[in-house]
Amino acid sequence: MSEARTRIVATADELYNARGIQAVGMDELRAAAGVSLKKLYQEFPSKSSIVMAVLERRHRSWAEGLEAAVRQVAEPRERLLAIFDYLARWFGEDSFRGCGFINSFAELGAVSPEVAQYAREHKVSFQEYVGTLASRAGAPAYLAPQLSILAEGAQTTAAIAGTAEAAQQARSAAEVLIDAALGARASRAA
Amino acid sequence: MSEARTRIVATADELYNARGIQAVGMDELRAAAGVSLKKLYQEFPSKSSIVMAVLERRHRSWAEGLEAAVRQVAEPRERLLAIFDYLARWFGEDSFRGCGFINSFAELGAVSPEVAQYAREHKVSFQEYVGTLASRAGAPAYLAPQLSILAEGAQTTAAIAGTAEAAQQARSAAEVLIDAALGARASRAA
DNA sequence: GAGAGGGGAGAACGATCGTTCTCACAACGC
DNA sequence: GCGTTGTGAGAACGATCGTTCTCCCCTCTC
Repeated sequence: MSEARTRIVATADELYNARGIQAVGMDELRAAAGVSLKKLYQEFPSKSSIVMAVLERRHRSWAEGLEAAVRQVAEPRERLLAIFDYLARWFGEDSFRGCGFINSFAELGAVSPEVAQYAREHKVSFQEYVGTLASRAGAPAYLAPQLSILAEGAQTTAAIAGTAEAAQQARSAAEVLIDAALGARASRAA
Repeated sequence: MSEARTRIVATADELYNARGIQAVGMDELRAAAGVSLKKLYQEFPSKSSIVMAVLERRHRSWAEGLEAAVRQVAEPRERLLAIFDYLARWFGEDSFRGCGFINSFAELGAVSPEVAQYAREHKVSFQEYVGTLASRAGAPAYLAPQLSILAEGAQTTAAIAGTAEAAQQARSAAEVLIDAALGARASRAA
């Protein structure tokens, strides 16, 4: 990938996140990325292809950051909770304006099947990741969707409220759900 | 409120929900509502005033539907769970495309302070309502934000996944959280 | 019946958007 | 040195949007 290409996608990511996809025109992106309009259309055939590239970048960045945060702790139960510590750090960033996939789905999902599909795939991949962490912790299958829903809710709550406290609230709820699920498994085994 | 005015807002609500606010132009709204463009601008000074009227309508409709669902059961604990039964019915509707406030916030929140503010107020009012239900059930204060986050997460998960199952998953998580919170209160009192 | 007023249909306007085209200039091979 | 190629700057194009204006007809009043 050319250096111009990565700079375009990184700049588009920032601008789209800060102000919304439809609110940022190609000329503004061109100026912010420091590239000519010709170069822009030489790297990408259309705006929607830039949007898809931004979504892929967001997915990679989210997955890498999450997995790095999870790997920092060893205990399977703590690994599930590390998801919410990761959220807390994210919510605290100045640039945080909600989950980029929820936002792009809300903005374009009804009009762009590609965007809707990619948002769906991203969320499925997150749920599957939570599922593997949960099963390694010995939890029953129903725990993963519960924790995923908590994480989703924390993201939208933090975005709209403009505060980061939803991460801690979701984390303490997750503790209760995890211990209940592990306890149910343990008492059933006994 | 004139009959034309209510029809305009109701039509705008449907169209904005189905395809997004920015994707629906004034002329399409005019045609769907069966009014003249002159009438439209005689009832509302601008598109953004229609958007605000739609948000108010959504807020009323949501609050009335939720309170009606809650009143159908008597037990305080069951009333908290009735929130998620209400969500389940909502998610099952063909027209469901996610929470209109989350969507409008994602689409316009960064560019329209009014929309951002109204979305915030709507979510605060929901959390307060959950708070009164929770306190009547004798639950500690931390339960309400936890249940609110679950409800938010169920809405976005159901919207993006396109299925209604998130409501049941959130409901069973809510049961665990409620019983844990009530049990903590009870055991502390004992 | 004549005139006035109001509302409907839709043209028009100015702005903005995504995309393409023009043109001038700089770097390179021969 | 000269033509070729490719790039940057930005004008231009066509579409669409929110909003306003024009024109015409219908309906009242006297």
